[in-house]
Amino acid sequence: MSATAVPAKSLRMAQKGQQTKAVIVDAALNLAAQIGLAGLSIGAVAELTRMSKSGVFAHFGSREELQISVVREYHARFEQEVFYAALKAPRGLPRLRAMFANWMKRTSAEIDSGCIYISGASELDDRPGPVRDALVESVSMWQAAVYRAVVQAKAEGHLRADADEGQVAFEIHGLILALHYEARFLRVPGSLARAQQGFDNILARSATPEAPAPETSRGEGARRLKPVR
Amino acid sequence: MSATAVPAKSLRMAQKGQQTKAVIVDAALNLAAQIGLAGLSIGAVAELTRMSKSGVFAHFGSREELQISVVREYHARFEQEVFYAALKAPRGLPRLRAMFANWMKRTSAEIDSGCIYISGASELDDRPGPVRDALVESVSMWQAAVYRAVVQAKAEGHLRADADEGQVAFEIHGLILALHYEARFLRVPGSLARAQQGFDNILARSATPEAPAPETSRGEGARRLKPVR
DNA sequence: TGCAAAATAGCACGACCGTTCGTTTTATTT
DNA sequence: AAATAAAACGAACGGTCGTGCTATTTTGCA
Repeated sequence: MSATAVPAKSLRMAQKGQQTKAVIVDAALNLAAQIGLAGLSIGAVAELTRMSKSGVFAHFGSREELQISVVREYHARFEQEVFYAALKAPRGLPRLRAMFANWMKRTSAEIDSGCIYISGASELDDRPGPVRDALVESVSMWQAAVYRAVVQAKAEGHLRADADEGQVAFEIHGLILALHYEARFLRVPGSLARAQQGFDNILARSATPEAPAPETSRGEGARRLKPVR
Repeated sequence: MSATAVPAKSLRMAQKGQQTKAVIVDAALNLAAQIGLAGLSIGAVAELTRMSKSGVFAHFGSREELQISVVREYHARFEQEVFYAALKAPRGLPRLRAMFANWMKRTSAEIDSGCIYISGASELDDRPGPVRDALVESVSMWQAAVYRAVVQAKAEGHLRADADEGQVAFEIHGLILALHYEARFLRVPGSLARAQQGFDNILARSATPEAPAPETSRGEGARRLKPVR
């Protein structure tokens, strides 16, 4: 190889490549959301993007790297749609509510694509490697964010002083998982309402009387907090 | 070996074929629990049982049929270990507690094999077919059993009259899913206690004062019901 | 416009997949 | 012991997989 010669002038290099790479990752993400991370094949992605297998392959160097790219892309979108979007709500309980609502919306059945955090977990729980590591890292970051939101809600006085932040986060996670399972796999209607009610049930035991009421879109003031046992 | 001594001559059916078929299904189940139902390959099962691929294949006629056999076998074991074992507890809250405890134990990380009901769900949620149908049927039967147990607990006066059985069942399912996710994938310690606490939290809001206290193995009488918020 | 480098295609490889088929070994019955 | 049925094997086929290699095209810049 002659002098690698890159340095030179152009910082500018390689737009076209990055661009089609993004297209590939997008297609791969859609596919992985449907058939799972483990089942992601370069050939299928190539067909989807109307490229040759080797053309797709060249961008990543390995199937594993493609999978990792998909995980990262999913992470970025999830962060945007669920986390950052919730930061607009005031810290404390309102923000926690917003995070849960966004999370539900993303997880819900109406979105055609499945959740890679969930499907990937059961595919990779016994398969160590870089893909699993990337997924664990992303999921852990999100879980930490939820945990922090609960801590903040407590610090703001919206949750009782004896509230167990880890327990609340755990149960919230369970609600999302049940929603995903029942809505997406079993196709049970009403799962979204079940998850929302579960969230309200957690608050019914952990929120303080001073906690701000949920926002009502059709604003006839604060909706009554009536727990369904 | 000699004189396999099966009772008398007849009772016709079921020679050694059925027996090795059971061995195959057992191996296939172990494998599927680790790598997933979708990834189950006849070749791998053959290697595990030290048989030829075609020998394994002949017992099922198709890969799909092997997968279905695995689902059925898992169903049978689950029913035995979780459901029937809980029937020994008196109906009502004690039985519901037993079901949850058995379910947790089976789901828990200490068992090397993963849960096919959970991993299969995310693998098959977008893939219609007989395997999915078999899995949906098994899971639905179990969910119905949980639901009935909740209904009975209410009928026995152990749960409040305004308890929503479907909601309770939904939240219980969520706890198990969260346990599986965090213990098996994230390897977070203490998940089992989180799930148990979640169950107690549900009871703290839905159980009646007359409800029987949980059995304590180290019997210093009824353990205090102190909810962790 | 020309030209190097980046991007993509084409092809071949070995491995594994589910499945078929003919043969051979093992069980069971007469 | 011979006859017969059941079970297991081994090789092969067509297919897809990931991955190297080598051309060819496309792109960005002088």
